[in-house]
Amino acid sequence: MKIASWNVNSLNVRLPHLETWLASAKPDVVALQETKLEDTRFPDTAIAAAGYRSVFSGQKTYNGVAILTRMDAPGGGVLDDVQAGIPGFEDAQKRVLAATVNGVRIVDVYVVNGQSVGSEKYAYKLRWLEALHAWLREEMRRYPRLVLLGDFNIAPRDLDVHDPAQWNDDHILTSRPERDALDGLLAQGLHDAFRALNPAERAFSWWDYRQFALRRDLGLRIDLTLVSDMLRAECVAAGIDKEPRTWERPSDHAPAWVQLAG
DNA sequence: ATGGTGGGCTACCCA
Repeated sequence: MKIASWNVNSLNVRLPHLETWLASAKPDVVALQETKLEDTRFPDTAIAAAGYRSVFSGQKTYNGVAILTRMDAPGGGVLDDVQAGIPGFEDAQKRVLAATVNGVRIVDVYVVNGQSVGSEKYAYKLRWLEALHAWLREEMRRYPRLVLLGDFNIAPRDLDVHDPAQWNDDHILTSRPERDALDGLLAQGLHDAFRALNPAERAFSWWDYRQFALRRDLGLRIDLTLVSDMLRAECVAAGIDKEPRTWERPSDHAPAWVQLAG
């Protein structure tokens, strides 16, 4: 079972890239972020033509998440117990979507960016991460086979940033409170699949559109796939497909994936 | 220290 995550930065613009990538990578499950589409405008017909079912929770202009499953995957890619948002956490921003696929609980998240340390958006990010943490504790009890994946807007360690001096304790995406929140999730029994399988590999999933960041490889690894204890033993490979980031008019993120045995 | 690019859409935006 191959499970992937991709922040597409507008599915309207990136649909051709998504179709091309689905045809070559053939993931069983894909979690999308920043679809930036109201549900009435979601391209489920085009995605079905590509062989994928879809569930989605979106809004105009900002945010938006979706889960796609391959129809000819084991179990037919049927999506059960679909849940949008964090239960009990009032939030107009569409950042969370969960569904069960072939016995695996998939939790797709578009974590708050936070703008800058100390800003109102930063405070919202930390509050949001607390709510996610509390909900995940329940969700993991209900679904021991669980994958939490998406754009975390947090780079876990120095190995995950191009310049640790710049991306330090006081910088957004790497600040101590953000990394503490991520470590709190990991402490519940989740594992960063990419890092577990590639302990020393410096690889990024996001490069800024500005300053020729891709060409200079000035990136961060902020798109993560966290797997529960039970699934950790089934992870056989994990990687980041840099190629779509090199295509014309790309998303600023590349797809990240993990392969589970069986 | 600033501003660079891109998406969405015309904004005191968000990343």
